[in-house]
Amino acid sequence: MPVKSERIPATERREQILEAATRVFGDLGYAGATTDRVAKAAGISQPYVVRVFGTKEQLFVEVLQRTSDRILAAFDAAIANDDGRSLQARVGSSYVELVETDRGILLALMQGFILGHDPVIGPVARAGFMRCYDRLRTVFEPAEAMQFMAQGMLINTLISSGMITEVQKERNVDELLACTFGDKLGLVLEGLTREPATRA
Amino acid sequence: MPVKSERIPATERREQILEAATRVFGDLGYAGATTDRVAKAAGISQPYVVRVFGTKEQLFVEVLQRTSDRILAAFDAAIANDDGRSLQARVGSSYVELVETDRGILLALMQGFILGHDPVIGPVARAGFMRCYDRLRTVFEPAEAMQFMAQGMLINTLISSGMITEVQKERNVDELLACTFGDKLGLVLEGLTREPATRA
DNA sequence: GTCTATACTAGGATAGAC
DNA sequence: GTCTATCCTAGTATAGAC
Repeated sequence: MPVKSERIPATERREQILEAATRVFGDLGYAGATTDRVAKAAGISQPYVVRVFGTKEQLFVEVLQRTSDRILAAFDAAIANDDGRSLQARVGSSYVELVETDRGILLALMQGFILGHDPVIGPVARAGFMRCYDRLRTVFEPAEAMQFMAQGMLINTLISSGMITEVQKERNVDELLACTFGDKLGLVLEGLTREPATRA
Repeated sequence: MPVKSERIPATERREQILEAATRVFGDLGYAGATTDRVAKAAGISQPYVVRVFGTKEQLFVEVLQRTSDRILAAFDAAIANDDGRSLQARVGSSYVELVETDRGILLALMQGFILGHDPVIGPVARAGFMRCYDRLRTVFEPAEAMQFMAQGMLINTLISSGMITEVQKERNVDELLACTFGDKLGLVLEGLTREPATRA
């Protein structure tokens, strides 16, 4: 693999790096992630990552923005696509499916929230969060939208803490999972058990 | 302040350090926090922190354990102390009051969850989470307990992301806060607006 | 557009004095 | 029980070649 990477256009390369970075930041957190790990995940050299985004901080900011764009897009699609099911069910599923497809997306956003005190990252994270809430509010009542966000935060926590993947089948874990994910549990379990993700 | 610290018994010093560390880890995250910052917050030298706990990792593990002990204690008190209110109301309030008193407690635990992949920290964080859930399950039905945890995670996110303190009074922020905290909002706002916490 | 080499800094941990 | 001095590694960022 230390073969010289293919020469590809800047825009495409940016996207590649952002994708890799989303996973790495999601797993390791902002401070815990290194530009070198991102580089490895993207299959390029560490200095090149820095070259493209200027700083690690800027890279994270762009990851965060891309992240909320993705979530909004999923919500929009779910709202627009009126199959038989209730709006609640559609939007709920869209979130769980997003988790299943690309958990880095959600974990990275989560990492952003928890860094709220940071003068640069904080505002970006809050903006992302509120964009999601605002979108939900176009179709739900305040209480519903709040419940929805709460459930989402629980889901993120269950996933990031490894409550799902690290099968330490103790006490009530299964019950809590079943209760949280409902009929989508099978999907989530299947999706999350495979990818080994960025290893510490 | 760089005066030689008073000579105090080990047990007491440990507790002092744990308290300081809880705040620092809560604000900066595991990787972002430094033993030097913890030392400063505790008013002692950096090497001494390491001396007492062996490693930064071990310090964090102990912070995590102390953290869930505290939450459980608050729950237990709320459950036992039957004033007129419903169990829901009592336990709910106990959580919000805990946030108000010492938000580091909750933020540190949150930081632990998000590090779930770590072979050492992960298991400790999950155990803490499940201890809380199990306790709630002694008095609530699965669905109620789950809702409760979800709400708790949302609260943690709102606080850690600075949605409350960083008054960027945009759009629906106030609405979401009102909806999440209900009649406890005043309490939370008052409590969280003062302490400047660990500054980046 | 991408790499290798490297400068520089921060931070965890150790040694050893008091 | 607590400090100062210091070692050493890891990690961001820069310089400059290809």
